[in-house]
Amino acid sequence: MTEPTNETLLVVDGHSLAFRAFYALPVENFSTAAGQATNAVWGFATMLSQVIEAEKPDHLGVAFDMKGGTFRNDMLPQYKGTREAAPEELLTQLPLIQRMLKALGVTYIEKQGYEGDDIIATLATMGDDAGYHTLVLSGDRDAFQLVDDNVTVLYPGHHFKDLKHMTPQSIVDKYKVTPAQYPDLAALRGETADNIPGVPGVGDGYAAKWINQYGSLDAICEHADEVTGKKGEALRANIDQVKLNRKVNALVRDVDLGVDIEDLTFGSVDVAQIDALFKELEFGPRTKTRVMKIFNGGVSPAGTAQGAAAAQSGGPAEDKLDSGLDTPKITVIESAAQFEQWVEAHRHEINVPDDIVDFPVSDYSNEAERHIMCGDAVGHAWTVTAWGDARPGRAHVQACAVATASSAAIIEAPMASSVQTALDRFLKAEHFRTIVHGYKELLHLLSAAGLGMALPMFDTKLGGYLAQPDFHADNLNQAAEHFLDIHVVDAEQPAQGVLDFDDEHTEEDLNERRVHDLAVIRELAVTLGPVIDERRQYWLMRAIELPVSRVLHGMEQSGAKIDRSRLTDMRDRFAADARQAQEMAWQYAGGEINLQSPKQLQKVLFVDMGLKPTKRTKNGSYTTNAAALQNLYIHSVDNEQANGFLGALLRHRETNKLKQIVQTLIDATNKADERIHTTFEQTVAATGRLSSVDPNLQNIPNRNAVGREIRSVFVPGEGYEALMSCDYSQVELRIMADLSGDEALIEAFRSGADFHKYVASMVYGVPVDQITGDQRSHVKAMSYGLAYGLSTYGLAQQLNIAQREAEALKNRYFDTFGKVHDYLESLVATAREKGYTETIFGRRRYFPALRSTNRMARDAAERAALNAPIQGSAADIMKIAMIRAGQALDEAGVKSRIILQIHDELVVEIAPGESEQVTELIRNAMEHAVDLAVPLDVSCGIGSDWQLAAH
DNA sequence: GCCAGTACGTA
DNA sequence: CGTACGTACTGGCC
Repeated sequence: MTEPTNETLLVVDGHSLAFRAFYALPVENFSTAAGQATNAVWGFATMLSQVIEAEKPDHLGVAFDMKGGTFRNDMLPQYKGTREAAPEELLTQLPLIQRMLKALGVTYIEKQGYEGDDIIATLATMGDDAGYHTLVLSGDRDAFQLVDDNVTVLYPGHHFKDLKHMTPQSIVDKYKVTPAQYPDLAALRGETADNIPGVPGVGDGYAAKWINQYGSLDAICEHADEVTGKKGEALRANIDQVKLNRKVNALVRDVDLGVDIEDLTFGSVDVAQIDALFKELEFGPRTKTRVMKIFNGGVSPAGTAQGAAAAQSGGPAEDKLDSGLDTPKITVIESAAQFEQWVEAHRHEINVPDDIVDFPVSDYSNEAERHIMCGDAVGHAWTVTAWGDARPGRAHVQACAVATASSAAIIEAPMASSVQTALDRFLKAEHFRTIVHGYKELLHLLSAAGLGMALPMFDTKLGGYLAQPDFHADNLNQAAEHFLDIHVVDAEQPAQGVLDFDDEHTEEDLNERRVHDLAVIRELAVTLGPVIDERRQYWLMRAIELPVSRVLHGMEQSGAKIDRSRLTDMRDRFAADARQAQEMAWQYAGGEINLQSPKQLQKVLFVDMGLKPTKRTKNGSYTTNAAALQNLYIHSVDNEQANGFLGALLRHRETNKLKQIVQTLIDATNKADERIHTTFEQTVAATGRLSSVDPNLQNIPNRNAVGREIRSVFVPGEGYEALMSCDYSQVELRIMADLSGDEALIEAFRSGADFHKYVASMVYGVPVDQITGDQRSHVKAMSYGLAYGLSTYGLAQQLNIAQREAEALKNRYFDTFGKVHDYLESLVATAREKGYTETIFGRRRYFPALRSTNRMARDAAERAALNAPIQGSAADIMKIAMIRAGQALDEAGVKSRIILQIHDELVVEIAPGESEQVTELIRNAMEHAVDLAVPLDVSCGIGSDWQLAAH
């Protein structure tokens, strides 16, 4: 074994990849005019490109099987019978793939009498011996026997892109045997894909059990008589087959290939050959561009991405995780005493001033409190984090960690109860001296270990969001790349959870990645802390975002109870309606077109039926959206076929959408508790709003009766008697009244009259009791449009009036509420000047596009800049209300709990006998969240489901 | 298998 | 040609 080279060799199972590509892509969409299938070729190029981009290998070789049997067929005639039966359409593409590889400058290898697997085994062994880190891309599990500390098998999952990195540890975790024992296991189990029978009734589990009991397949065979039961009989009956299997699945590692690993370079494409081939295959320019980027010097043996990063940081070259950060030293905690000793030994590194630790949040209207700073303290705090699956309702934790800059205590789950107690005590005492990344996710993970944690001092996820609300990082690595400009060359982290390592790494790898995470969090805090301070935003984090995280954690953990039978009934009903509408539409259309395909609809409507299209989509085609269909429907009364079709289509659109919404809710309902646990995203919406995903419970239908019915499946759970819904009326308009100081608008709110009627009466100069329905709705639309930067065109469109009329309305409106007009103008002007907008509580959003020379982009930025402080202030207010409400419920010691937030509405699950008390608590929390020049109006309703709780 | 486009639900 | 979101589906890719 020579010195490690720090270089990566990628060995590809050509047949496996070609098969995968062929079956992943529909062949009928990938053929040349002459009828040559190209799906496998195109897919091969695409998938190989993906892997190269992700793994950035320095060397590359592709192995293929050769026609004509191998020594295996002589032993086992039916061997790989299934593979030989590959469709003609795939077989004809193999030479094309090889031609492509040659043109791309990639070496491929085949050898008479051997399989691709043997070539792979040989290359991996050569790579291993030469000190390379070798990656084997193969969908064939026989390759698992090659895995060792320097050989990793990339095994495609359901989606090709999420390749499992099979390491010795992950093989053991999955199969309970070592890579070297894997062929024994496979021999016992058999391999359906290769047409190899195993012992009937014996799968991975039994095979592993025997191997671990006897040590090896040979030993099992020797002791076959001792194996009891039906499985033992089966084993004895098939023992020759198993022995044969084992001979066949052993890969040959010393085939004479006549190549050196050093020669397996790539990076120079034969452009003329590629042009010729791609022309022949009718591949487009996009394919060529992408392939050229990857295969033409995109990755060269010298100066790879990680090499450059390591050189820059001066760190150890062989460390792929290295990003120039000093990682803390690892201490794996085994006992409570050890943890406590560790804490005491490192306490001197912690220095957080008392004014931060003891900072009270007494009153959200007290501006004097908002000057709190986190200063240098962020660099002298404990880092607390955890790894695992943080999805609400199904969270589980793999490990927790507490760290200083120099040292990390890692506590693996499950933890002993004494360790748990020690950690709990630590968190209770030190939470205000900690920094975290994603407090809400951390709470889910800690909860899974029976732990809790009061507010930390600083959250780098929230900090990044406050600093740049338009940037969204899916995980810690992305945040690090963005804010720290460090590049971590490693498998990407999943979005869900703080970090969810799957079973693909050794324990050492795992802990190295963990301390790297800890270093990243610390570095993020040190970078973001001063930014937050400079903008005076620490109060926002400390008094709003962090407490909201805690409330949201509770809401997600609780979830919303679902009446499943009502839901499935509804699904069946909508499905039947949609089906009926579809049948009818098909009859009018004269064919079974896909009603969910805009493209097919365009053809039927605008070509076959010759209807006059209205609007275009941004792509230039004619829109088939509901508004357009409605229009066509009205104007097609004299065309019975079109009218009938459009009517049916509109009905199908509506019912099918509802069916889909209901089905999504069914799928999202937790089996265990019959509840839906959504995730509220706190760092996604650029204005400061929350969003809801997986599923989105903030867009459950509410506008018409049929859709609103869906709300009735949200019911109180066991131990609760009702749901309450409380919402703010016209918050955004009230904020505009306050911030603009417009006396007329303020008076409109203070009067307590029907707001829109009152405003209409002022705008039109007629008494309130003479306002017509039209006047009221026009003024209402105008009022709401204000905060969106509505154009007169848009207003006219929405109200179905002439643009002149809309213009007149707007002028009258602004004549009446002059200061509102001035205020809205000032918002844009200030944003242009400062580069950002600000909410009441100092939440910022930057608008570089205000200086764009592109008019469209600039106009859009102006509208967004107009809206951001208004929508954002409303979001701030609701967040404060939620914190106050959560606190009030806690302090009252009631069982009722907040379960949903829909921007201006809270849904509360009410415990028996608490309805009056809780209504008042929530109403008070919402009404007095802030003190504005106008009152905040909250209306509440209670009912036995969400729909009935409406008011 | 992956991505962009279209459509549509909410505040 | 009104802001802010999340999700489902189709069809191009060739």
